[in-house]
Amino acid sequence: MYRAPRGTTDILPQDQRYWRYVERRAVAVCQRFGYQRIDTPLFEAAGLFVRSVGEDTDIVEKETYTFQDRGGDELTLRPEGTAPVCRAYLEQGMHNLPQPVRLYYFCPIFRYERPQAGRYRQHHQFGIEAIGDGDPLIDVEVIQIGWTLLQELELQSMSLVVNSIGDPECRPGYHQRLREYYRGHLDHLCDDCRRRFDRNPLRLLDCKKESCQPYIAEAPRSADHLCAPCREHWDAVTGQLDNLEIPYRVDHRLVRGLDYYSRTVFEIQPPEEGSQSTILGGGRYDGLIQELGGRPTPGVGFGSGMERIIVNLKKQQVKVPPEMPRPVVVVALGDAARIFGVKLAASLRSGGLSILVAPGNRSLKSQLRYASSMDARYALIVGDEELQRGVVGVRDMDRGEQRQLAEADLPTVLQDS
RNA sequence: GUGGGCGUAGCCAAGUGGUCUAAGGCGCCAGGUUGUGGCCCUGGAGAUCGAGGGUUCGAAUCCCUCCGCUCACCCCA
Repeated sequence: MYRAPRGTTDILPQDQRYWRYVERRAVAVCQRFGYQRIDTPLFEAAGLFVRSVGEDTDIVEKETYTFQDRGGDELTLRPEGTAPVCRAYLEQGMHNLPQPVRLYYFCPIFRYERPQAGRYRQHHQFGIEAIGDGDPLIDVEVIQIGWTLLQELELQSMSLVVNSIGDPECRPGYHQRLREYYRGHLDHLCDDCRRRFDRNPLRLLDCKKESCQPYIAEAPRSADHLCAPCREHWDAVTGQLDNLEIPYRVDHRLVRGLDYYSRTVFEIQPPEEGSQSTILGGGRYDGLIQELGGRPTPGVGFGSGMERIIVNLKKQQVKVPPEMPRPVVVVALGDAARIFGVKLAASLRSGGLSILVAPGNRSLKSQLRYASSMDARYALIVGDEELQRGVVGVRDMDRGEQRQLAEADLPTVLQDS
């Protein structure tokens, strides 16, 4: 027996309502902010992600699905959403559009990881990117969209965490400071942290080990060591968040795993502590477009995990409308009635109704059971008797009432239920 | 890559060496008289007990290996 590959899953009919719900609300929010949809290919040249996400990141180092196609090209299944959009921005000459270019997307994302709760090898992200404007107002706009979306999905008790990790001007100095601080404590750190010390000192702040927490608390904070322009940018971002009354917490431990981030980084987390808690995360990436060969072009965006949003919708028991209207089921007794019933179904469908024809060769009882199990609003009963009299039995499945109607009256009666 | 937990029908699940040619529940199908659902009752279909090997007179039950699922670490949405 074949199974879905590890870390992938089928999205079954009973779950579709959640997906459509999130999509609908997300699109609505995007449109109000003037963001337009973009779709990029499922795979890209492998080099795109190496350059953008960073050679030394876990994502690129050990999580990509990279393969050679029959022509010998190295391709990678998209492991994140931002780089492809930036590639499209460059390739399609979007710098000629009014800036910033505001885009959103829904797409599957592929990372070869060990699956666990809220983590998959194929997951789906909703994300937005605003490219071409470095104004802190745009950072705030992006954060506001993320925040608004979760509010409008009716998720409760979300917390927004923000930080600034500086830019190429001030980050090296901060790294330096961080290393100097940690150098004296190396003996007391966990093994992971000793590795981080060399490879990626920012990550030291992200350690979850109890024994490392005291050192993190005392560590120098990036937001306190920004260069003047970054400082000004950061102050404007927090000032605007205050102005918009978006509640946030500054957390100097917030660093993100992709190399391209600069200045503003942020995450939104649900109330319960959990390892896979972040459901939306992003930040500014002012160096990325240039890294990909374009003119220096600022950008900011976020990605959010559909699966993680949906887990929280379920956990919080958010009322999500059903995907399908309740159907009408045609119950036909005998061959002649069946022929009539199939035509009746077709004509009612062209009027926009959802019609099922009950499985044939079953008793009336059985067909009505079927109608019940389909959660039918009405059953339309056709037998020899009805055929002769030119009527259809209309059974209201909720009230258990039944009457005989002419075919011509059906659309109006069935419609206003 | 590392560590913990778990694998009995589509789902939940009893059973921990011998009446298991495997209980029960949900779901599915049929029937409960002649054309009427949801509740109830009866019957039916559906399981190489994750796979392979071993121990034993005898294994779903014990041992080994593998596979899979799951949770956590790492990292991330």
